[in-house]
Amino acid sequence: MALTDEAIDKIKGMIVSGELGPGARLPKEADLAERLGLSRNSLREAVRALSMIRVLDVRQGDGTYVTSLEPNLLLDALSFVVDFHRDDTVLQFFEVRRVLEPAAAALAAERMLDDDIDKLQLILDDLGDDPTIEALVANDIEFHRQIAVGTDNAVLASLVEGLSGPTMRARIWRGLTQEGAAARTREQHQAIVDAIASRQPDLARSWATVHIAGVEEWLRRVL
Amino acid sequence: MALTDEAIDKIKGMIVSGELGPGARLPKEADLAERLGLSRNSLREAVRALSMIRVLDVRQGDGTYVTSLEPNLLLDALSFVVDFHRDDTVLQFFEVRRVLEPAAAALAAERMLDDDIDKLQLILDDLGDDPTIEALVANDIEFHRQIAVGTDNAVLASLVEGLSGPTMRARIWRGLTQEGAAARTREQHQAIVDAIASRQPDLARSWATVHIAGVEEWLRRVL
DNA sequence: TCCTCCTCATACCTCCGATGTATGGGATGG
DNA sequence: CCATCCCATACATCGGAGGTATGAGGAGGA
Repeated sequence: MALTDEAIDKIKGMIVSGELGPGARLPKEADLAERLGLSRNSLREAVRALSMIRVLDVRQGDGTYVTSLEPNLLLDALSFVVDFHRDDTVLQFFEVRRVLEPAAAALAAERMLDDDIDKLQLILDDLGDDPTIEALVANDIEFHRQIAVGTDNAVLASLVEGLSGPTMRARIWRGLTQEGAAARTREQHQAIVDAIASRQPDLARSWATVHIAGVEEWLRRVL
Repeated sequence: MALTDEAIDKIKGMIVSGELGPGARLPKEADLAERLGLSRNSLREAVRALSMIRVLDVRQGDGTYVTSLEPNLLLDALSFVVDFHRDDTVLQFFEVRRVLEPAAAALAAERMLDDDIDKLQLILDDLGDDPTIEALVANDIEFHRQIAVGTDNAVLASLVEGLSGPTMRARIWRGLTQEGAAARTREQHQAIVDAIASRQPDLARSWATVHIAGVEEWLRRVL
């Protein structure tokens, strides 16, 4: 195993063992490199890799710190990974969304705070009668994110959010708009909100399933 | 943004745009560094970060290549991330598993090949009457992996596999064994196989739910 | 002719030392 | 007491040097 990989494991070990808790500051590059028995360059590669997945936070002129290690931080590296996938695997991602999003909607119907439900409604209302594609995409992301957050499960929220890259969303909404299906999709969003607001998990789950399956079906036809 | 981060984006762009397809070989360090306008050291940090998440595969003495970019490769970096989490967020991961695993079991009941179902049964049979903790853990991992693979959805399989780190599994089985609950857990495994073998998705889903929820409940009590 | 082994060019691995640059805090002056 | 300036600190980036593993091609033998 390469020296750098060993260094990654050692730093990981220091964190997992509790020696370095969330927010803790690492020794400066030179000291840590000496302690781990390698050069600064090699250490930097290890630190860079860990900062890529949001485990470390390096601040020039200040130091290197362990992040809060909250699930949302660690999992949103996922969206970076998703970007690499092309048409052939997109349907697989969608199949997973069809599992997760209904579950999230159902949980939201049980747990979401009333204030947050109001916010959810406001998100839909914010969209005018003839929004641009960009507005639709941004609104769509915000809508699904708000539901995911409402499940009170950061892991689930991050997965739902990370599993569909912005690029793919843009393509989908463009296609839906061209087909004149955007209005129906927005109606489904409203139905999901209504189900959550009336605290009907089963109904929320079903509407979410219908919603995702509809988009998935369109996507399957297009590809 | 740091130079290295720019380099990461540029390499990512070369891959996403199709300039570098799966299996393609990158120019050698020196050439690529010059082309991207940075030093070899900085480029190496970028390459290291991308190889961490299995996008690039560096082979000393040979060269650096783009991986197959298959979902399982890219997502099994997930288990690395999961390892960082401690007790307080483990339950969140489990809640997601309770969503994904039943769905996987149901899909497996529909799609899994007969031969693979036989293999699944063999996995359970391989375990003797008084297995060690290590054997139980290895068997457990293999069992759930086999089901996930049977869904014919690599993304789902990777998520299911990555979402529960080996460390956590070991703790769980140790605890279950101490409570004498290991036998019941193994019976649940058998029930899931039976449901899949008899092609009953609903039954498979229910047994999987019962299985995960049972472990989750035990975990909730312990923590 | 075919196979095996050896040699070598190649490409990544690791390190060093130096300079550039952003940050945070303490000293300074109002 | 506060705003500003200065500087020690720590990361960012660079270029070069020597080390090591790999793969391919040539030499030699069966």
